[in-house]
Amino acid sequence: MPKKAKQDVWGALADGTRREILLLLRSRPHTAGELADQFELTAATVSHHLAVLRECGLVLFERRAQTLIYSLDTEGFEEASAYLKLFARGRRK
Amino acid sequence: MPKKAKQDVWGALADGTRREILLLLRSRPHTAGELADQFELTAATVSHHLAVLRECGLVLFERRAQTLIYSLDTEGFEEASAYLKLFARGRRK
DNA sequence: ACTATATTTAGAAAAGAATCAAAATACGGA
DNA sequence: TCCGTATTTTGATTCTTTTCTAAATATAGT
Repeated sequence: MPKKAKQDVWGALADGTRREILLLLRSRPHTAGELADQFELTAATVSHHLAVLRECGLVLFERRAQTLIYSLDTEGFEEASAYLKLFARGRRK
Repeated sequence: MPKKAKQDVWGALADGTRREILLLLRSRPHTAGELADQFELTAATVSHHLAVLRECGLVLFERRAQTLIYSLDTEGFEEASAYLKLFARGRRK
């Protein structure tokens, strides 16, 4: 099995819940449970969103005992940022 | 009917064909037909993509005889740009 | 009015994504 | 090893998006 590619960065950013998760991670890392608590969604659903964010390099995670700690992976944003810069008014370079 | 809002800027940018259309428009305005010719899609499908881009303020259009001329509307990019800037490394402001 | 060209709209099929409940996995502690 | 907590995976359901063909609209020229 060639490993399903599925959603890219743009697909990941297309969902509002995922964009909110990223905003939350901007202040500090959060556990999966903390993130799930912020939304009116099941933990399973939030976990799915986190998987999408992981797969396209927008978040990193690390296990600490039973909990998984998620944090931003700023590299993943590069592609989208570079694209949008092409359309910025008064852009330099 | 309250007028279907449907796709927002993020949803619009999630599609690769639409992102390519925007890149094409960056060099100069194009007619719908010119744009359709650049893809292996029917004119109807490209027209639909253009409608999505219009609805969220990413492109403008103007009629010239039988043809519709599409061009970039840079304002529509602001929301997405502002969001992504929050995650830029070494961001200023 | 009729025809040709350019484009959009409508309707439907197919693929993709979001969500949930339930089952499965991972870890640490008694 | 068995239990409890944290989280993910699986499978099903539903909603949304992409795409097509066919029909409709707009415009200009004859």
